[in-house]
Amino acid sequence: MVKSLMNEKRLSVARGARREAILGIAREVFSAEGYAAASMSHIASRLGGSKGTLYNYFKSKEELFAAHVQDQCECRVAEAFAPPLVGDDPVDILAGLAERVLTALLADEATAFYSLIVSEAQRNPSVGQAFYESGPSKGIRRVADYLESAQAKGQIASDDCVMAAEEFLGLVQSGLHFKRVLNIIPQPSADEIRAKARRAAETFMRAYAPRPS
Amino acid sequence: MVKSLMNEKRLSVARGARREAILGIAREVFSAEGYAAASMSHIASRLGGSKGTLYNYFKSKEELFAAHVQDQCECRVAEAFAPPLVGDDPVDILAGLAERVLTALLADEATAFYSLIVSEAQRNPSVGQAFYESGPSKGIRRVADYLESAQAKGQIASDDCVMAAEEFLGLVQSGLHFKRVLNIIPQPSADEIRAKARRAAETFMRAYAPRPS
Amino acid sequence: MVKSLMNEKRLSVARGARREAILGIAREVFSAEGYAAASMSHIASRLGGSKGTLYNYFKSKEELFAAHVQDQCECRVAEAFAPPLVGDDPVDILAGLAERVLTALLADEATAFYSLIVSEAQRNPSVGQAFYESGPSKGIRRVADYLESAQAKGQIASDDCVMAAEEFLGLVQSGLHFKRVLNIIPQPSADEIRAKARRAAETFMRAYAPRPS
Amino acid sequence: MVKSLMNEKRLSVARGARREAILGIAREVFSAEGYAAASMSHIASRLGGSKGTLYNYFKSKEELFAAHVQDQCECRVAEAFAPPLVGDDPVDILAGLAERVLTALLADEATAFYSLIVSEAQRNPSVGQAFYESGPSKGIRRVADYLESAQAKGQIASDDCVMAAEEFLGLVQSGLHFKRVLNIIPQPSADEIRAKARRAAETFMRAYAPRPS
DNA sequence: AATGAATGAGAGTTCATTCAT
DNA sequence: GATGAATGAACTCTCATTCAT
Repeated sequence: MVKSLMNEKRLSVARGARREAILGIAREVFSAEGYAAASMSHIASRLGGSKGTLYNYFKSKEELFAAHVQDQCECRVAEAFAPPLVGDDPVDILAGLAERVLTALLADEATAFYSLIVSEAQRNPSVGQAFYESGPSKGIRRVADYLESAQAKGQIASDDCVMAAEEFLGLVQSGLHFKRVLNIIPQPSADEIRAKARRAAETFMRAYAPRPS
Repeated sequence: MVKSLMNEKRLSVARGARREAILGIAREVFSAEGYAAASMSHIASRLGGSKGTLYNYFKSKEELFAAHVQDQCECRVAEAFAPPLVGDDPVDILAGLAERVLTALLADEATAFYSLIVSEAQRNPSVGQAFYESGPSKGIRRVADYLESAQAKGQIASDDCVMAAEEFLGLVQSGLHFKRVLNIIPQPSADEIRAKARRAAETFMRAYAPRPS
Repeated sequence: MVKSLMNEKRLSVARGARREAILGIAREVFSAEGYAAASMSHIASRLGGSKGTLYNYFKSKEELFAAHVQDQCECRVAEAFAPPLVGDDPVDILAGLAERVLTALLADEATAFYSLIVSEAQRNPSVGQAFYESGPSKGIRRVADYLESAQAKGQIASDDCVMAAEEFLGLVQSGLHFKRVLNIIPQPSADEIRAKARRAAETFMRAYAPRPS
Repeated sequence: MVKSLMNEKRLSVARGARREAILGIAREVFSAEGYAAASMSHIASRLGGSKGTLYNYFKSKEELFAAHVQDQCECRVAEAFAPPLVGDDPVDILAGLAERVLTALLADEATAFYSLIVSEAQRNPSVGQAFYESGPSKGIRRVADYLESAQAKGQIASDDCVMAAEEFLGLVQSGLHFKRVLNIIPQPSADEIRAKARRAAETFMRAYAPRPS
């Protein structure tokens, strides 16, 4: 009895590890080649296993892709908005946040993943939905929450903090995300990102600082 | 001689028309299914012709796709930024421009086309380049030109009009383009677009209006 | 009446010239690519005309090929054995003949044509037959005739002059034709050919010179 | 471990057998139709399998053809020259060898294979090279070796044994190989072959027997 | 659970041939 | 007679998926 339990556990652990390995390969392959051009054979051979094994873990290419999307949403997207917003000057706080967002958003893997999502979202809206909710949506909420607290402190003046948050993020990525995703510019350096982040924060605060009456 | 010229012309006209027809089908099919999933057989049958005929006009799928991209870039993207910027109040002018940009940007066909471009740009940077230069790049230039003229009139204050133009467009599409492309929201109504455009123009002008010293 | 006849004649002449032109292109294309790989489109475009025109002259690819084979048999193969056999010493005469045979046999166009024939003869024996009778068969007959005359003069001793002629030609091409046709050696120089021809004649005469009893 | 080894072995045996089967079909189809006209679909259907299976064993038509050529070179061509040369009278020895060469050379499968090689060698010299070295080249070497040993025994007189060997083989096939390959004559009977072989040996020895000085 | 051979539908592409102009 | 657009069958090759071992 005990032994069988341990066996199960061991197997299950091994199974989990194998699954992770497959998802790791899937990430590389889907990112590099896109959904349609990626082949199960290719993934299997990169895995060092057989196609049969692959199909033991994911019963179709579609399912593997879905698992990949979920996996990436969970482990990658969320982190951009995680760090605490500390400090007092709204410009500093927003600039810091913008920097983290840009760093995550403009990384090679992020652009590749984003392209994948955009492409598949046309045929399957739930893909876009899942992605949006796993990260961007939370990010906007978080910025909006901060703006509300800043408004409470009289540091900003905004009628609609959610829209203001979206505007802020629009400023932050302006001119960069677009060009990255079209493969026109390479991943920017940390300095470039920092400069852009600060500029966006300053522009935003000029627009949203309370006016002297 | 005359007859042969007329023949040539007639044939050439017919050929041109057929070519247009093919590009029309190609637009639908590529938009609906993406590059990889679209099949030449499918396009040919929708055309009501044979695959051989298709290949008489475009010698490969790749070439058909390239022609489609160029066609769309020429006839669709450019128009968004074409209309003249008339009026005196910068907010009005910018809001009018934003409205046209958003209308063009958020249309169903535009989103589908954009997704296609983004997806293919990962494997073939020239696709993204061609798209960028056919429209967005000109649009940014146009906004920047206007901002410079406004600055000359003392209506705005900006150190770098190109960056300001990018920020403006970032504000304009903030929260909308992203969600459209992820297939989360439907095409917005004209009223929603107008409201968003005005808000972006106002926010921008709050940030860039000259400060009383 | 007269005019119509002249028209006919003129047309017919023009038609003949066009036909020759087509056969000229066909020769190049079939030689370079083989029957199956040669395409009617390719021939038509090299001709500077349309496929429709091509089909006005030859009603199928097969027929064009047949015409090409016949054309080549008539104009190329026969000449090798044409020149008169003059002189007195059989070695000189045979060496001279061997030289002409080898020159014709080992030329680039001859090897290409031979390969074509061999390949098609498997599916269509009449091709091989036509080729054989247009040239090689006459060549053997001619050598045999000479050998008979030489025998009458007591210069050689042979029970069967046709077989002896075949043996002679076997000696002549030994080691060369085979390697040429397998694309192992390039077209030999005139000197190499002359040496080989003489050696074959000498070997042959050592075998067939009348024995002193 | 043992089981897995056995499995591997079994699978590998089955795989090897299937491969042989495919090569068997390939031989028939390529021989009957030539390289270009043979279709993978046809081969697959004759095999009783699917095209996919075929492509699991040979990753392209070209590769299947190359394997076929190598296979035939190994199993067919080499044997003609293998048997030992025993006896004392050079005429007997050479006649015996000639008989075996002719038997191998004039068989139906050999002619078909030779035509295939000749045809493909025009576009791909390595095909001709591989064929030549797998058989004919060794055959010439073998005859030359014998001639050298005979010369050492004073049985023949030749300045250049390799050329003499080529001449011998030229005599042997004279009039036969050519006509066979052009599909003019059927496979000769064993008696015809024996007679031809003896005649060639006799002619050769008349030319190369040492002369009484 | 793992394997990898087998499958068959379907992809892109080519080509000999036809026919209206 | 010349043209070249149209055709559709056939080609090579790929791939997601299944299944016996």
